[in-house]
Amino acid sequence: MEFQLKFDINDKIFLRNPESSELGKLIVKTAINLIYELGFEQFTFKKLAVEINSTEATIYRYFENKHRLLLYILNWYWNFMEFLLSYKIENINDSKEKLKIIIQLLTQDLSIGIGQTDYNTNYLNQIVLAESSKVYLTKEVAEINKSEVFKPYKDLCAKIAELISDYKPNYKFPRSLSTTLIETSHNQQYFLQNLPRLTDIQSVKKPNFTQLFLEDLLFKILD
Amino acid sequence: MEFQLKFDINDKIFLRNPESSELGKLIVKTAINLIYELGFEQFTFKKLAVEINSTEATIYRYFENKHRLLLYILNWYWNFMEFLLSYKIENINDSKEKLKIIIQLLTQDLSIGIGQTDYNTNYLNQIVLAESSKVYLTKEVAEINKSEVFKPYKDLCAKIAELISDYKPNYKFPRSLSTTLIETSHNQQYFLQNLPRLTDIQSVKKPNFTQLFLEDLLFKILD
DNA sequence: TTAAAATGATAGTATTACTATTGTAAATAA
DNA sequence: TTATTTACAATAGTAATACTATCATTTTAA
Repeated sequence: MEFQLKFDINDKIFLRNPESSELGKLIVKTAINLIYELGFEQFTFKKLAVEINSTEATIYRYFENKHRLLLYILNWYWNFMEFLLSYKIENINDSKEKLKIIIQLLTQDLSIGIGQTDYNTNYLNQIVLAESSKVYLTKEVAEINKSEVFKPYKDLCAKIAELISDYKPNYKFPRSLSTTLIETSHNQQYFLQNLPRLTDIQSVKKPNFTQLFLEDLLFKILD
Repeated sequence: MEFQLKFDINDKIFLRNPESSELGKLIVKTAINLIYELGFEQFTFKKLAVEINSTEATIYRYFENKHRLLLYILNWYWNFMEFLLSYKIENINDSKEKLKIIIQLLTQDLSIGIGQTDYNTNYLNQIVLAESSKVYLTKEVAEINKSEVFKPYKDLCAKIAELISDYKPNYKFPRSLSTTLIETSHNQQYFLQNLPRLTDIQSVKKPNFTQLFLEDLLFKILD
C-alpha cells in the first residue's frame, strides 16, 4: 500500500497555493534542493527561477519573499512531524515507550518515514537543522505570528507536552521541555556535524549520539 | 573602585582592530544599538555609516562584512560571560552553588554585571537571544571555524562542562549539557517574549521563569 | 467557444554589498 | 623640521538582490 501525504498549509503564508499547480510544486521541491545546497542566505528567487527555467516574477506570484517560502517548507515539516508522531505511537500504550519514539523521530533521518512525500526528506532534514530557527528569529516575528503561521510548531510542541504530562502529570514545564527537546535535537545534530567540540562526541563515540543524550536527559528529568 | 573590561579578540575576525581607534569603538558601539533596533537582517553598513556620520568605505576597513561584525560582538560577549562566570564563582566552594550561579548568569540581564563596559549590555543581551545562532548557522561555518573564531564559545562551554563534571564526575554529557543550557536559555527567553505558547509561562507565572525551568532541569539531570 | 487565469518575457527601480581612487589632515619617523 | 606613512572622508562605480509593473501568450475552466 502506498499513500500520498498532503497537508493544508495556512494560506497566509503564500500568495498562491503552490499545491494548486505543477509549477507550484516544482517551486517548493526545487527550493528545498537549492536551500540545502546553498544555504538560506545565498538562496535567491533568481537562482531558483533559473533552476526551474522560469522567471523571478513567476515565483513572486506564489510567495511574497524567500522567508515566506522557508516558512512554507517548515510548516510542511512540522505537519509532517506531527503526523509521523501520531502514526508511530498508534497502538502503543506504554507512555515511556511513546517518549522514546519522539526522541527517535527527532534525532533520526526523516527518510525512514512512511508514505510518499513530494520532497527530498533528507535535504529537508538538513534544512531544519540549519535554517529552521531563522523563521522565528526575525524582527517581524510578532507581526507574522498573528496570522498563525507558527501554529503547526505550537501544535507539535503541545502534542509532545501532552505525552510528557501523561508520563509525569506533576512535571511543571511540559511545553518548555518539549521545545527544548526539539531545539536541542537540532542544535546537537548541527554541532555534531560542524562544531563537535560543543558536544561530547569525542568521549561518547556513538552513531546515535544525540538520541542517547536526549533520552538520558529526558528520563533523568522525568523519572 | 571602577575598572574597564577589555578582551583580546581573534584578529581573524576584523581587518583592522576596532579597539585601536575611537572611530572603531564607535562603529561597534553603534552597531550594537542598530542591530538591536533593526534586527540583523535589516542592519546594513550603509545605515551604520549614516548613523556615525561616516561612509561605508570606512566601516569596510574594519570589517569584511556585517557577519564578521556580528561575530566580533559575540566574541566579545562570550569573553564577557566567561569573565563574569570566573568572577562570580570566585571563593565559592560548593559546586552546586556554582552551577546555580551559571544559570543565573545565563538567564538574567547582563546589566547587573560588574565593571565598566563600552557597550550597552541590555541591547547586547537582546542581540544574543535573537541573533547569536546566526553566526554559526551559515554555510561558511566550517571555513570560518578553522580560524578559531568560535573559540570563546567553546571555552565558555568547556568551563561550564568542567563545573558540571566537578559536581557529577560520572555524568557522560557535560559539554552537550553545557551548550544545551546556553542555547536553551536563549530560546526560552526569546520564546517567552515572542512565542509564549512554546513555554509554560501561562501555568508558571514567575518573572524568573527561565531560571526556574533551567535549575529544575539541571538538577533533575545531575542529582 | 469564450472568458478568465496563469505564465513567460521583458523592463525597470531602489537597495545592498561591496571595490577602487583620490585628496587631505593628522600622526609619526628620520 | 621635513618627509612619510596612516587614517579617513568623499566620490564613483559595479554586480547582485529584492522586488514591481506591463503586456503578450498559453492554459484551463465554464
